[in-house]
Amino acid sequence: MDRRQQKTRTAIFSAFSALLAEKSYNKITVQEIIDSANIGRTTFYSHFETKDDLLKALCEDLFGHIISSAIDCTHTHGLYSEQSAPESVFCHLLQHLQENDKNIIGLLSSESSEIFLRYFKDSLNGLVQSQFVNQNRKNNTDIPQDFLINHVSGSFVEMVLWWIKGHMKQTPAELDHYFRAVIEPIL
Amino acid sequence: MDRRQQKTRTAIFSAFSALLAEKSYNKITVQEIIDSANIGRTTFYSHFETKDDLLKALCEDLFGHIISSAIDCTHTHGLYSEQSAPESVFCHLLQHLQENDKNIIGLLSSESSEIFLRYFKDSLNGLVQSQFVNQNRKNNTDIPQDFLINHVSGSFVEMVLWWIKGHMKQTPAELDHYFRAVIEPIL
DNA sequence: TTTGCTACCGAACAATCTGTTCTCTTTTAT
DNA sequence: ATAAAAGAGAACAGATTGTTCGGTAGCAAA
Repeated sequence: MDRRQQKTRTAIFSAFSALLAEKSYNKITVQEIIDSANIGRTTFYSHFETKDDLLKALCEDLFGHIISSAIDCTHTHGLYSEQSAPESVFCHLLQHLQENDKNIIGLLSSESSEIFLRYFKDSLNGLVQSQFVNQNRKNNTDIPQDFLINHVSGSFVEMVLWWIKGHMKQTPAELDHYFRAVIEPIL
Repeated sequence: MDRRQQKTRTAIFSAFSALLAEKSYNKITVQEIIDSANIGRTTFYSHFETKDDLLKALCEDLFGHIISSAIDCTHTHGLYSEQSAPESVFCHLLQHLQENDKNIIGLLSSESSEIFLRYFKDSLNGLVQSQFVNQNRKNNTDIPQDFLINHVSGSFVEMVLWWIKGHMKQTPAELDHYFRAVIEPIL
């Protein structure tokens, strides 16, 4: 691909991320992104049809990496099915977040964090679901699997939000411990 | 208070709700709300400073009722502390939602549902926290209470989202059963 | 190196939305 | 009945959006 395209795309993503860190998504204008990225107006619209389109592309870029990295992780270790595994997908995810690749923490702690968390949860849901199949569950046979999957990914995402809003004072390992404490009893 | 004010305020809320049911919050313009509510431009701006302001007022109106009704409920029954209580605050909340007062279901299943869910969770957090004090917990003394509170209200809200997205096929009592199954083991 | 293709720039545009100000009319409460 | 309050409606400047156009510059392949 043309280097110019990559350069422009990166500039747009960076500018957009930086703007999201300081103000709400709704209040960011395309004009601001253009100015901040230092590109021409037409250039922006040749890359993205709309601001929503840009958001979607950014999310796919962000969570694509994280989730695919987590999927690799599930190949070696299971979800939490292999009980008391020292490493888990969730711990892996938390560490990945902590590394703050592409300033994902900045986005998740921004005013518009819900948007990203929703994307995150949707991605996570697929991951959890794929791991849930053929799993030897405990005695919760009267609880729909569908519900449990949603509960696990939902709880995880809410925990991440809580973590970030509290300025990430806990280590990934500590969080993983907390999460096990509330999730393992029901799996 | 002047009847005209009430009438106008209601008209705005209704129009806004109806618009939210069909399109995303971001894409709704003040002009549309004005046209839909069939009021004058100045009238809108004499009631609300901005669209965000309107949203906030709507949420306070919505969740104010629900939460205060739930607080009454906690006076007679506890949260889940009194184990195997036939009625619980959560069940009460679910029933209240199901009644679809003020079309709250329409809003929670709209494209912008996250916004409302976030408001809902924040309200709920206070409620759960007030109930958590002086509660005899089980063996989770190494898990921060802060985390547990967030886990409970977060899980509840995620469950509601799951419920609504699945077209509310379960009864409040069933959902309450599911929720107990994933929450009671850790309290 | 040359050539053709592609991306980018910048100006200008019509259309829309916003928030405010003004005057005038209608309704309410007392 | 009257004064106060609320609404209607027009008009406004300013900003944002998405598009079009002609011109410039960089890239890659021959």
